[in-house]
Amino acid sequence: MRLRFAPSPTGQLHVGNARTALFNWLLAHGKEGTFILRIEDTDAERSTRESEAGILDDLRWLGLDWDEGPDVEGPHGPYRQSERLHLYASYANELMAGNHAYYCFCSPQQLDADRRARLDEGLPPGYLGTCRNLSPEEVQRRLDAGERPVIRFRVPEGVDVAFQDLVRGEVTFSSAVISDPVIVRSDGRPQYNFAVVVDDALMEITHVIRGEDHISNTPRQLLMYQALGFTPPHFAHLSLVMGPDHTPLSKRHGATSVAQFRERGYLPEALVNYLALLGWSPGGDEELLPIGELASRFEIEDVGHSAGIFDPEKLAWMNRHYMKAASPGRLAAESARYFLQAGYILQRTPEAMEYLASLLPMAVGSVDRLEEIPERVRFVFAYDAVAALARPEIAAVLDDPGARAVLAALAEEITGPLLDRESFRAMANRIKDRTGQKGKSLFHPIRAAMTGEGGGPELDLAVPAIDRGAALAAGARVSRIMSCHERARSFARATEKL
RNA sequence: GUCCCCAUCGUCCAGAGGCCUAGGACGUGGCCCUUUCAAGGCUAAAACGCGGGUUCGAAUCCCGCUGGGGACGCCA
Repeated sequence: MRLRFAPSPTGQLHVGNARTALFNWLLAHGKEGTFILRIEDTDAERSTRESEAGILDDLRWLGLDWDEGPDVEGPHGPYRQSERLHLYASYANELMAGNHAYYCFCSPQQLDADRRARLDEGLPPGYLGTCRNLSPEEVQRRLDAGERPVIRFRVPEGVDVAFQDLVRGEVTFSSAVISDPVIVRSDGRPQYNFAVVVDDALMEITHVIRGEDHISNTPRQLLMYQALGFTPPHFAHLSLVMGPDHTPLSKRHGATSVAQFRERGYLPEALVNYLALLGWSPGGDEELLPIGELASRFEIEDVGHSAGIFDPEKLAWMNRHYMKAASPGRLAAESARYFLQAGYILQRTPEAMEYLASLLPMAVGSVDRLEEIPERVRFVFAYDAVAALARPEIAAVLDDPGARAVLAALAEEITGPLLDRESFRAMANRIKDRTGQKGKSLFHPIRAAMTGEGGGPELDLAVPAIDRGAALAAGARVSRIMSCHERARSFARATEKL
């Protein structure tokens, strides 16, 4: 079994395409097949090496590695269409020689006018067949006159083209509705429908899994397989990924490219797991499965027929799950960039990374994305008693009759660093005994003084984290962290001024 | 307009003629836990688009309608 993913490098990898790549990968890996990456860069105007590099990078990040492709090569290379031009030329000649193709001299303007006219008449806007039966003499004359024709494939008349789609069953088209496609452009570059056929045949692809938008290309490709004497592969057409308004997922729905999800702090296994479940079910009740498990359960025939709506909420849920499952060290490495951006750490020193790793477990259960982690532990790095008290919800803490007593006791009780939860709890208990405050009345003022916020992670985790940070030496390259001792005094002072 | 594809809770799936009083997950509501916000646990509401057949029996098969999507490029 040989499968391929064939993106055109004209932009970032879209999640819909990533899903197509994933389904190909899952089938290849579940069946001990070969997964091939081919770059479809015949559109010279829009294709760039930057996009290609980006797409390869995104696929690797997702964990969708390939056995043959432009960077690894293999027995059926090259794997970039722009490097296979001689092959297309040779097969185009073969088609011309067999009268399966012909020169078409119609100008783009003419074609466009024809199309409009047909549409206005309520007719299908396909190619009219103007140049289908030009005499050899006229062809030669126009060639000699310097005209640059395209080559069109001659679609046989009056036949039905049918194929067994692996996900949809039998699909039939009448050749009457298929107009002669361009296979070679006037500048000699091959056109998509032709290049895929040549490549899939030469690369011995056995299963073509692609988007539903290609379903109507399939009959003309099948006809070309026939004319070229190739055995066609099996086809499977995946329904498209839509936005909440049932239109194809696009920028106005928010993030759509793998790079953007990566940027925003989604973990690759979350995106992979989510995408796999969009249009397919591994069976049973579990949905959170590693990619290898997804592969071993994957059957292309089980893929759903209808379009799926991309649900960011469910993705977020999966991402939370995988963030909680990730090791603190990995989390620190993955989210360091956001801490750098926020200015909370100045450099990725081993001490800074270790400190981040110690900080993350308390934050990770309550955010959707890595990007949101710094905000969740902001209180550690950016503490300002005066600014905090300027906020109504913090000032309101003082309304509680016992609050000032708690704050006074707090300032006296913190005499040194509180480096573990036991010392914090012991201190909280001493304040409780001294002031008679408990529960909310006890902890709210403490939280306000220690973090400057009205909510956040549990205090017996947060407080030691603050003092561990405050103890970090300057060489650790973490922005200066005010200790709990300093905070208590600073907050008490700011309170007196109110 | 023509051709093709599709149709189960708001969303993603399960369901391959009786196991369906239609199951799970996300989301939503409620309750519990709790020093807060989350998280977590429990729980509730929530769907077979419509109309005809076939059959003893249809979410499941057939036809039509409606609705949605795709294609109709010297883009891929």
